[in-house]
Formats: sequence, structure tokens, C-alpha cells
Amino acid sequence: MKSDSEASYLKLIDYFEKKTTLTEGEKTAIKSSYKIKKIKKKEYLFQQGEICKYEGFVSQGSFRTYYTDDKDLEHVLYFAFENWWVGDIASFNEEEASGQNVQALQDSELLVIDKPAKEKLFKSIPALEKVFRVITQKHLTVLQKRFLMTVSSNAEARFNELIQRCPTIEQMVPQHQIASYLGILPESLSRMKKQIAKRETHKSN
Amino acid sequence: MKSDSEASYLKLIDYFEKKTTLTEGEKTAIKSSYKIKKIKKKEYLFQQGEICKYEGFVSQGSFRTYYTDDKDLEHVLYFAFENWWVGDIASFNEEEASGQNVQALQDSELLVIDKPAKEKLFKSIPALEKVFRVITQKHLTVLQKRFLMTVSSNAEARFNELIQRCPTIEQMVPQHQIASYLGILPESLSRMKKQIAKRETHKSN
DNA sequence: CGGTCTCTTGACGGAGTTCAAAGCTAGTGG
DNA sequence: CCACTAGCTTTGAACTCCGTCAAGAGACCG
Repeated sequence: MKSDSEASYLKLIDYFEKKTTLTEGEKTAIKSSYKIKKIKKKEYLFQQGEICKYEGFVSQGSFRTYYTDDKDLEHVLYFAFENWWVGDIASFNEEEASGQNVQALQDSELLVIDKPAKEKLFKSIPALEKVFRVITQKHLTVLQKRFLMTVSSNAEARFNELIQRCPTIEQMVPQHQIASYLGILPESLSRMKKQIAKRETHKSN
Repeated sequence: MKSDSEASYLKLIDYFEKKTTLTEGEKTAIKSSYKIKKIKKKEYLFQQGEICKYEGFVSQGSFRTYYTDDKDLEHVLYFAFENWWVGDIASFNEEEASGQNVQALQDSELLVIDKPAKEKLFKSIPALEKVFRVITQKHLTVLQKRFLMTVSSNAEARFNELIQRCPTIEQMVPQHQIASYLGILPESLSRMKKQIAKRETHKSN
């Protein structure tokens, strides 16, 4: 147990050390600021209507962030695997109700921090302020690309892009959630894959 | 001329002072870091394929940020009016080619800063590091809402949301650019507005 | 083994696109 | 100040992609 959590903290420290340099004292401060939180499959870090109290670093497992619209349709915003972040920045910072759900796709483990602890950590390690600015910028860039992809290409092009960028996604995530990520219904994805397969066999014959 | 530029700098200082407190020395440092750049209607701060060398604060006029896809269709990502920022964060920071165009909708004026000057300014005013982290977070939040709106509702709902959030947009921006922002073609927006108008007259009769 | 969740398949419908043409508006130059 | 042009908006008809509804087949879990 002790050694497991030690490995999780090492992942986080490694992550930060790729972006900045840390003293031993700073590493200790980071370790004592982030708490381990285990979340079982299908359970939530937080749900729509709640405040996102924790920002989490995925040390084991995987998550999806989604939004349920007024017609009860789910729309997947992100998948998060190991070494990625989960949370709702707006809700976390403004302490207002979130419009998103963060759900574990399998039994998973997060390193979480709440807002007071994060502010305290920023004060003691000012370099982290920049690290998180860069993380947020990266996040914004990814979302911008996603948005442009969504408005400028059809579902099949978006599917191909996803498979290329994340070839193992189909082994990790059920198909109806991939459909949701692509912005189409499960029926449409099923039909689309059939079409692609048909074209493939025609080519190779 | 002198008093015009003085007013522009005051807009920027006022903007920063809403987010943090500044000493007189810091205000002077800000003023000497940002340069005035005038851009005529239909001209560009930068275009697709170029590096975004400047981050700009709109002191007068308005801009649109758009992306041209492989079918030569334009997709408007943002409009920017006074007291908003323009630029491509990824291109600016990583000094890589941008996938976006920032074009003036009318004769306009920006306060611009390049990367070395911004880094120098951050060193002399560390509080700005946080200000820009918060700006980026806000930006991300806005884009997330936009994305969810785009995938979960139809063009008419998106149009109504835009008009409500920005009632004067139709006076400021040509209709085909509004269509592009909504993710539809000008023909579709024209038809949609006709439909809406027809329903309105039926109601009031 | 039964129930629930997931994936597939079919027929139909609708929102938005495509292509083409005509009317309108605003900026430009004589 | 008018005339001309280029760009913007409107309209129509056919089409496409994806959604909707419904039903059945397969997979997973207690």
C-alpha cells in the first residue's frame, strides 16, 4: 500500500520535473499537498450541479468528462488517461456549480488538491504558477483544434483523426462513448464503421 | 495623437487594475512594453502559416479570428471587440506556424507585445503571471461552453444565444461571418432568419 | 440463467449543404 | 454625383449526412 502510493506521487513529481526544476523541499511540499483518492468504475469525482472541489492528476486508470444536455443526451468532452488532469477549471476556481461530470471508466486513482491547498502551494512554489499557466494554454490549444475539427469536417474524418492520435482508444473505451466524443449517436458510428470496413475489403480484393 | 495613445494605454492599465494592483513603476513598465499597432480594415495581425509574433489588446475597433479549411471554407473562431485579446497562444508561445488568421473588421488599433518583452514583463511584475493564467482559464471556459453548445444544440439555438449574449453583433459584423461563427453557411442563416421572422408575425397576429 | 447494457440493422425524417441564379448594397473611380 | 463593379444576401430545388424510432442480437454480470 505504502509503496503503491509512493509510485503514484513519483508520477506526479516526474510530470512536474519535465516542466520545471524542483528542490527536495518543494517535492515534499507537493507530496503533502496532493491526497490520494480512489474512484471505482462508474463512480464520479463530481457531477453536474456540484462544485468541482478537487483538481486531479490521474495516477492510475482512466476517466471521461461529459455533459448531459436538456434532452438527456451525454456529450463526452474529454477522456483522461494516466498522467492527465481532470477537473472543471471554472467550477474549481470560481467555486460555482459545474456543468460537467467526471466519471471513472475503470477502478482508478487520482492525486487531488483543493483550492486552498493549491493556492498555498503556488505561494510556496511560485514556479508552479507558470507550470499551470502552460498546462492551461496547452489544454486550450487542444480544445481549439477539437472545435475546428468538429465544425470543419464530418464524423468519419473526426473518427480517423481520433484513431490516429489515440490508436488504443477502442480497446479502452466503449463504442457509444467514442460516438459521443465524436459528436454523433452510437447508431451512426456503428453504420460508419460498417461502411469503412466494406470499402476496405473492396480495396484489398 | 499623443493623447489618443495615452487613452489607449489607460484602457490596458484599467483592464489590468481590475485583476490586480499595480504600482506607478509597474504601470510605466507596462506602457513601455506594449507598442501601438494600427491595422486597417481587412488587414491582418497575422495569417495562417505565419508565426503569431504579437499578442494584442484591442484598444480600438474589432477583429475576427478564423481558420480556412482544406475546402477553402472559413470558420470564425472568435470575434474580438474593445478590451479583448487577440492572438494565437500556441503559435505565440511555441513560435510555430499558426493555423489561424486575425483580421481587422474595421480600421483598428492594438496594443501589442512580443514574446521576449512579455517574458521580461512577467519577470518584473510576477503578479501578471497569475493575471494571464486567469485570462487563459476564462478563455478556456468560454471555448468549452461554445463547444458544448455547438455539439448539443441546433443552429437556431446557437443564433439565439449569440444575439442574447451580444445584441449588437448584427450591426457590427456582416451576416456571412455570423453564419461562419455559428458553424453554418450564409444561405442557411438567411433561410433561418426568414423562418424566425415568419413565426414572429404569426404569433403577433 | 435472467436482466441489463451494448452493438447492429432497417426505414424514415429533418437540419443543413450544394449548386445555381438573381437581387441588393456599398465602395470606387471617372 | 452617378455608374460600375464586387461582394453580400436571398431564394429555389435536389441532395447528404446524420438523427430518430424501433426491434433484434450479442455480451457481460450477478
